[in-house]
Amino acid sequence: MSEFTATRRTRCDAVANRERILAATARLVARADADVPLEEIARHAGIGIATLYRHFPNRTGLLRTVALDLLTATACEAGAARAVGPDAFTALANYLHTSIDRDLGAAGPALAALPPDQELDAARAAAVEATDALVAAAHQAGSLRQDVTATDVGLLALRCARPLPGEATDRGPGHRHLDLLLDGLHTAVPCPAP
Amino acid sequence: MSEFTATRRTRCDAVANRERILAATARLVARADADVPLEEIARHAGIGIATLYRHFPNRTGLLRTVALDLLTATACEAGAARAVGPDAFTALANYLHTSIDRDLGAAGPALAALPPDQELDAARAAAVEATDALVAAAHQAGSLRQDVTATDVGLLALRCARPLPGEATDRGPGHRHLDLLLDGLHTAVPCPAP
Amino acid sequence: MSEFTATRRTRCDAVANRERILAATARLVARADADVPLEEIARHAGIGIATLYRHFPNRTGLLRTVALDLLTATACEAGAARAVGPDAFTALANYLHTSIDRDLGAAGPALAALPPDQELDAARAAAVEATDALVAAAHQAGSLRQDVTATDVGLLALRCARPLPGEATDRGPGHRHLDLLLDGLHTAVPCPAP
Amino acid sequence: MSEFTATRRTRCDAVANRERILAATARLVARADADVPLEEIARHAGIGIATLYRHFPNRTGLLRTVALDLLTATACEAGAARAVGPDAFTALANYLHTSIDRDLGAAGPALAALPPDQELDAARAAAVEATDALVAAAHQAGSLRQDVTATDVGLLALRCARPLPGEATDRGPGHRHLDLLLDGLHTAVPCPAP
DNA sequence: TATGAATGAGTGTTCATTCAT
DNA sequence: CATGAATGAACACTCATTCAT
Repeated sequence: MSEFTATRRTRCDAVANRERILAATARLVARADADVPLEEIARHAGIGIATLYRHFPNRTGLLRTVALDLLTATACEAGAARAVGPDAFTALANYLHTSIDRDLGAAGPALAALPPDQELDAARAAAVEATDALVAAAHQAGSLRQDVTATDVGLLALRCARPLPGEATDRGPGHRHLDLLLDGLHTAVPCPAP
Repeated sequence: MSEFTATRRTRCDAVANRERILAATARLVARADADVPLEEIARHAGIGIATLYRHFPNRTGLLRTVALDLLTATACEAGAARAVGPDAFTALANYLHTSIDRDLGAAGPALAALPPDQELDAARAAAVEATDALVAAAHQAGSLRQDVTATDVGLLALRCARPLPGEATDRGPGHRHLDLLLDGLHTAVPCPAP
Repeated sequence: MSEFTATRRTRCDAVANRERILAATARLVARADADVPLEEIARHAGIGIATLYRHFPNRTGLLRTVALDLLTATACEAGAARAVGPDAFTALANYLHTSIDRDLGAAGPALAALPPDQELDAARAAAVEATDALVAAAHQAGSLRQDVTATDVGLLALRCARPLPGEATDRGPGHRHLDLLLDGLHTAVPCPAP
Repeated sequence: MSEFTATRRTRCDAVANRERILAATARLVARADADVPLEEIARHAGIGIATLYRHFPNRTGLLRTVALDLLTATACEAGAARAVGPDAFTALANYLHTSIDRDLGAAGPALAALPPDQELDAARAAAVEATDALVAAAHQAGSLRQDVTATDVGLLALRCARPLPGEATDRGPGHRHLDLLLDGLHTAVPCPAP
């Protein structure tokens, strides 16, 4: 059995380390410490600083990968929400709540400064497109205020997702705030014309 | 007498310098560059770094003063809004829009890390209290959803006030987002019967 | 007297420090340690590393200044040699010996990697031009082999100026080697045609 | 028997790897990049870094071996030149030109820092001795200036062999400079009487 | 009092070297 | 025997803070 462990060791550990680095980065960067020292990330991942550098060329490269992962996951979840949700508005709401749990919004400040990049732009576009589709569906169903654009929705959700200053706990009132917001954006049963 | 003049002159300059430092700090910190070098602040204020240190003991002390000023101004404006606004909800709305224009929200990330402090807490409490009063009035007037607390309102406004990541322009869609939000929080005028 | 010293202190020290940094850099870089740590330069100059950075923006900036100083001094000395030397060949020889004492050649390897730059190019051109003039004069006087170009002379002198590997002492056999070389380049009293 | 074959096979590969490492090192170090990363050397040799370390204990050990090889080859060539050359001076000249083509000189800066060592000293001595013999022969033949020592000759040749700063091309004016130099050291044929 | 200069501690990044497969 | 991964120590550069004028 020790052989098994041993055999898998290095190669597997490398992959595991990569994941640990990405997870630690997402976690720390989401704490709004946009400028976490890389050594702290390494420490949280339980590895040495040079190991971090073996996996990622530099700070930008690391953050870029985190951003790509988050964006991809987000786009994916948007599609899933659309497929599941009983109705268009619920699907949109569920997706937005999910995206709060992803720390994409939280990491935003740190990731927004990344130098533009074709792959990154594509991922961003895909995420935006997925959101757009959800919003469009809700618009068509008449359950979302017509004067609210997909951009508004995205940014408002982002505002809810970002941790408030001083908010150390992982789960703040973001979900509640998003609910309050969605209540306002939801079209009440339309007033019958007089 | 020339001594007097000189002395006063100096005093005046010192006060002016202090104001210039505070203004420069608020301006630069609000650019979401939470970590502006103090030397850059001094340069923007048109003074030397040592002069800055003559006025403020260290970076924290400077930021603390900025925070105090902003909080005080905010509380003040809350009172003014209450006195002016035609009705409770409008007063609340006006005040929140004003607080977006103050850069308190923008500066939040930089100021949130300040170590807690009696005076600072008091100022925060005063600002909160002023907001509470506005919210309570709106609640009493029945024009604000009853399930929304003053804390919710404050935080939601803060979310709208914070500059979005990558938002270089000083005035983003914050006001629009606040309006959307307030629309939702406003108690709907009941549907007139057909 | 202490007042005198005190009064001059800071400002003067800054200038003195700058000179000390340049001197230390020239000295260390000439030891063929093209990649001396800046901290070692600072230590040799008797200052802290940050002080070095106050005077020069980065390693390149520092080396560039050293290069400019050396090139300028060199060009200057070429002119002086021309004015003094009893005859053209002696002037050339004297100048080349002087340029060995300047550590320009020694520092060459470190300075050659500097990114091109108008001012630097100009200084280089001036130094080259001064050498060219000395060579041309020697050619005209018929005391320098006609098939030897100014470029040859410059590079040969450079070869003599560079410290030999392992040569720790400041004064190696450079001057002797230059003499041997010049002996060969010197036109003997022309053989009368048979 | 298959075992035998395998063993030999492996041995052969190991030897080949060793040669490849040495060749890559000589090549890269001669580019005057005295501080090539060992991983780059390994990459150029087409092997992993750990394999390099299996063959050589550390950077110094590797460079030392390269130096030994070069010195040995040099000594060897000196002997050959002596046997071939039509006359003593020509033999010396040919040998020196050959030694420029060896990259010993080029690699000099990197190899000079090697800690002294009995074997290395011996190799150096052997190379020097071979040169001495050539010089002595030329002296005896009266074709080399008597006041020029073997040491002078060796160092002068070294100066010609070293790549000039900024000289990217492999073959600079080294040979030409050596020729100019030798011209000067060659005992002039006495002027025929008119 | 206002200033520029000096400083040390901290961060991003690289590289020689060792370990486990 | 060969490999990729891990590591710590080094270096370039920045910044908050103090000193001396």
